[in-house]
Amino acid sequence: MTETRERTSRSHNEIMAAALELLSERGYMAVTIEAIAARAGAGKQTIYRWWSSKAALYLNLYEELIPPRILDINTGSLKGDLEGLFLRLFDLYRETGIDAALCGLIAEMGRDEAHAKAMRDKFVAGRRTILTHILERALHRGELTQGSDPVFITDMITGVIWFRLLLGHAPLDAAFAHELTQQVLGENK
Amino acid sequence: MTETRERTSRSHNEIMAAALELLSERGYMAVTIEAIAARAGAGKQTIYRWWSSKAALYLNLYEELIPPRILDINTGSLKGDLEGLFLRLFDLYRETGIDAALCGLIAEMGRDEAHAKAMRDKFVAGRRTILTHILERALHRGELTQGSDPVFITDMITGVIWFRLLLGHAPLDAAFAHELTQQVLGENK
Amino acid sequence: MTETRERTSRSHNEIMAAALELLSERGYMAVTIEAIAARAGAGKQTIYRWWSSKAALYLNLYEELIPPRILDINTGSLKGDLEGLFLRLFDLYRETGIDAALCGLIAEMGRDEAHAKAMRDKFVAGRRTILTHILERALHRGELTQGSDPVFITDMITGVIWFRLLLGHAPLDAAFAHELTQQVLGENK
Amino acid sequence: MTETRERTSRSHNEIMAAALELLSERGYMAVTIEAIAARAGAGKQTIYRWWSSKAALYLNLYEELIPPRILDINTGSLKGDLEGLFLRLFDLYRETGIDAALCGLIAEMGRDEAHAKAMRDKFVAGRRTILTHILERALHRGELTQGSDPVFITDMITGVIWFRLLLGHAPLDAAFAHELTQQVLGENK
DNA sequence: CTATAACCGAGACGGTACGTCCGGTCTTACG
DNA sequence: CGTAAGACCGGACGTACCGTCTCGGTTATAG
Repeated sequence: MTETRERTSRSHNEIMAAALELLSERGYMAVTIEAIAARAGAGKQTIYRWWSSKAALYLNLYEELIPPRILDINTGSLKGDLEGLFLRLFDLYRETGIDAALCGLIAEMGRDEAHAKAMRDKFVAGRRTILTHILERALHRGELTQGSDPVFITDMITGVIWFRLLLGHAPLDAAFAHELTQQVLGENK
Repeated sequence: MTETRERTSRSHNEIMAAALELLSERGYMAVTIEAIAARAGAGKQTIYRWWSSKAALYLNLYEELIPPRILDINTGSLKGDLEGLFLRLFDLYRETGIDAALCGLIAEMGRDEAHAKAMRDKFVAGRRTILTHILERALHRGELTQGSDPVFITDMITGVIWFRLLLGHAPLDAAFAHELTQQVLGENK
Repeated sequence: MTETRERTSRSHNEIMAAALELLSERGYMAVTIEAIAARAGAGKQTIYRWWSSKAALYLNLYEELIPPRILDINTGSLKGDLEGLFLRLFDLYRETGIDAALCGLIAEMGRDEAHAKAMRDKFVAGRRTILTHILERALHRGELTQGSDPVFITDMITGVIWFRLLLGHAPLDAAFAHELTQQVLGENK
Repeated sequence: MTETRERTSRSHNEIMAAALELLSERGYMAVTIEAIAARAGAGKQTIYRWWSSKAALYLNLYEELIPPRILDINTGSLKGDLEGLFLRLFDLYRETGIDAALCGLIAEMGRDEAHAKAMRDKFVAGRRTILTHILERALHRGELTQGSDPVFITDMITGVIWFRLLLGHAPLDAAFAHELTQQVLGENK
């Protein structure tokens, strides 16, 4: 639904900016389409014209702020790839504050099947993930023991990152990036 | 706030039953306090009297349906403990349908700090988790390599389970219970 | 419904006192049974035991504060009777503040037929009114022209007094008592 | 607050119609904003947007149904003016049923000072009343004795009409219109 | 001098309505 | 002609009271 619009239009940018501001001020659940429109100086209709729901808007915002490309990494070693990826990812979350949207986007999955599909496509679709790529490369290089399942390991890594992201009981910092990397490597030592 | 009420009261039970029914019918986000009250034949005030929010109600429901005790397990081996725990847990989710509430409860954390604290207490509080217990016992028995961090492994296991629960891209079944157990054991083979 | 209760009971008095206080603080419409009970330190049930509604309670309060007897007057002349009655009545309204209840009691008539009947009995029942009595005595003495209708005149007098009471656009004072008396006398000069 | 709305809007008319219907069905006190909205097929907000309260809505309805102009009368004689005015007024009350709102509007005065002012403006404002006009014309023509106070007589006439309207103990009919006219004339015979 | 009832305060309960907020749609007027 | 502004219907919010209904805890006789 976003293909034909002018990505560079003034109102589009202001809506996205307002959405991001309000996200950090109030949290996903408390953000309102009306509030975004008011903050952006836009009509509600303009928002509904481009996004079917708050969920769609924030998923779009996520894609703009953290596009897959931005996380491409290839240092030549599994350790370097993983630790580099984690650090870059944690930095992006911290810088953009978009992580606050994630739990909301997840919660919406139970309400809106189209959104659920979009989320699954975004976060797990097949083995196209950056992370799975890294692990497959490592498998080919022999850095992972034969028989390791890159998809399963991807799930575990993403799972534990989300777990901290969602519960917020421990920080996503360099120490964690290191510990997590060691854990993955340790399995195949 | 619930200490003085009669837990055995008719309305309490009917409210919980209605909440569970509506959860499976509509999903957390679409459930309404008003609908719970109507279904339970209760006044809204009666709900607000005992629970401060929909989130509090469903966290309470979670505790009633899946109390920590129900998951106590001690088979003598790490493999037996883990696989048994996973199977029991997945069964409980399937039987009760309470898993549908989880993503909603997580989403609410961004809106309500008191709720966020309750969630953290419930799901990560220190090392008192059943899972951490199991891993610590295994560590003492020498089933885990010295230096393993039971808390970190607990996070990883819980993370990947939640990841599947929330995204719903793969089932929580016996095969997964087995694969997950193997992964934990494999690290320390 | 009040026949068997102890009129002198502590709670009865405190309820009446609370009702009167709240009347002057908030006005009839804004007074609630709950507030009266709370102010009186009484249970709601105790109020409902004795009075069927807020309207019944305040009509009862009116009767206690302004019983017909208190207005008995007989000076021997129409002018004396009327002016004396008006002054006494206006004083009672001012002292007790019960006039604030009157418009509410009237408004309730449209909702509750039993109350409407009670009000009609109280304020117009036949020709038993003090005012009608005074006028009939004057008629017998020849102070009113033959053919005057004491009941009609009673309606007019009561009407204009209520009109000021309800609209509050002009005071119920000695000047008005005098002017009103003159008007009645003037008709029959 | 109503200056800028489109008076001709569909919802405005349907709200007024619903309010009038419900008034005659239930009486002022028992009418609910919610019921008006439902009956009119309008959102509650639409009602609150244009009227600050039930009282404001019904006062507005009163003005629409019984605008001062509709009662303009000038027959050349006091007797003709008064009797004509009374008959026309009583007919309007009967036809529209708006009289049922009056006691409610009065009761609300004790709760809402802004409404009280609006009521006073509407019903007593100075000497601009139709009735006062009629009486002043009669005074100029010499149909009322010099020294009569048109404002005071206006109060008395309005008072006795309201008294019957509110208490409902006697009808507002042609006989009453005649009797009342005679009473006013009789004073100055 | 108990015991046994009437009465009371307190307040939970099923409800109805409040006045507000927001969702998503539709209309108007400006630039 | 697209857009901001915002009215509109509808549904849920969380609150206030309604009138009914248990609860214990006094009194206040009656046995």
